[in-house]
Amino acid sequence: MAEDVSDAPAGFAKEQLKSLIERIERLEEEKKAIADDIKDVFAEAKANGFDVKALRTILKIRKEDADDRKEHEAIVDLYCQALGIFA
Amino acid sequence: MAEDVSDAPAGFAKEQLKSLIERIERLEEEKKAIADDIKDVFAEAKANGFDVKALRTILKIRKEDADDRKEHEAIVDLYCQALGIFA
Amino acid sequence: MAEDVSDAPAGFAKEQLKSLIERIERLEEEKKAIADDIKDVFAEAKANGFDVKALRTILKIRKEDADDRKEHEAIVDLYCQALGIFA
Amino acid sequence: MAEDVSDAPAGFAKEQLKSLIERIERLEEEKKAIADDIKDVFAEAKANGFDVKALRTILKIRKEDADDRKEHEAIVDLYCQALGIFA
DNA sequence: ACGTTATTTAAAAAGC
DNA sequence: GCTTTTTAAATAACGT
Repeated sequence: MAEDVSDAPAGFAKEQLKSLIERIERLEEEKKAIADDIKDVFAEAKANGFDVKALRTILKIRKEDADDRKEHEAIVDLYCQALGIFA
Repeated sequence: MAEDVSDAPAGFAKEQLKSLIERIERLEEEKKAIADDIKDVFAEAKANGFDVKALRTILKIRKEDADDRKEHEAIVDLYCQALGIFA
Repeated sequence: MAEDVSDAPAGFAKEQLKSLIERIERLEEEKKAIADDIKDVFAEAKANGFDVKALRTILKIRKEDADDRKEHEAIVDLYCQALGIFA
Repeated sequence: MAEDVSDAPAGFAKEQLKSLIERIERLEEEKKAIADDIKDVFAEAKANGFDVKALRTILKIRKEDADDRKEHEAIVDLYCQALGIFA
């Protein structure tokens, strides 16, 4: 669609492009603001004597645990498939 | 503070840790949601025939321009401060 | 060193550059050859009726388990640090 | 084959699975070792004053040239085949 | 401030 | 072909 402007109102694709770019830029600003908030929380934690590296590790582990839970549910099934066993 | 639990109510640091972890996890969820939104916009752009790689290039150029503008403004401010001029 | 050729035999840096490039290209060829071997094994597995996706999952889990083992050894310590407890 | 264990010695598919997994894990170790070697060469280049990013650009260009060459040769071969010419 | 390491993002590749 | 995964590159954080 975007490359075929011959049968479109003049500037249509251009407007659409502008809109897409601005939406993405807006979202990226929001994302950056949240990233900054996260940094602030880490800074606060550090100011209160917490070991930031340890906090990061805890967060990482909790994330992995959450991610793995779904995955591990599928493993037994997959092993069975892999072995040609009908569980 | 966190390492000195001797004069704090039992579990104080623990509660604070819990709070920090949860705040960060919440913010990271929000960040991820926005990242997903951005992906959606790129997908929409692609579906409308736009070249995603070209879009990224445009965004990058605009970002650099914006960064340059901020840098320029920062330098001007600095000079104004140095000169005692209130711009 | 590379940018200062004034006190070096003519073409020294050039030779060194050539050597570096060729070493990397050689290694990348070897890497590609091994990647191809891996693909062959998957193809063989598939030909023998194994579910390739399941195999990949098993490999992934085994890798994660191996990686996590060291990490999990450090977690208790880190939790303790994060909580200001001396384990 | 793997899914039909009815006429195979017990544990046959399992042994085959084990073998496949181990072969792949071995190959992936080798691949990783080579990737590490490549990193070492880049580190050495950097230590000798070379611009790593520029090196990567050179490698990319040479790779594209090589790919183009192969593609060209493939087309020539194809034409030769089509024309019954033995090149 | 530097250099190293970790994270995040973009490009490339592989499979369906 | 297109979509998901893998790999590479850029960026950013952290300690020194």
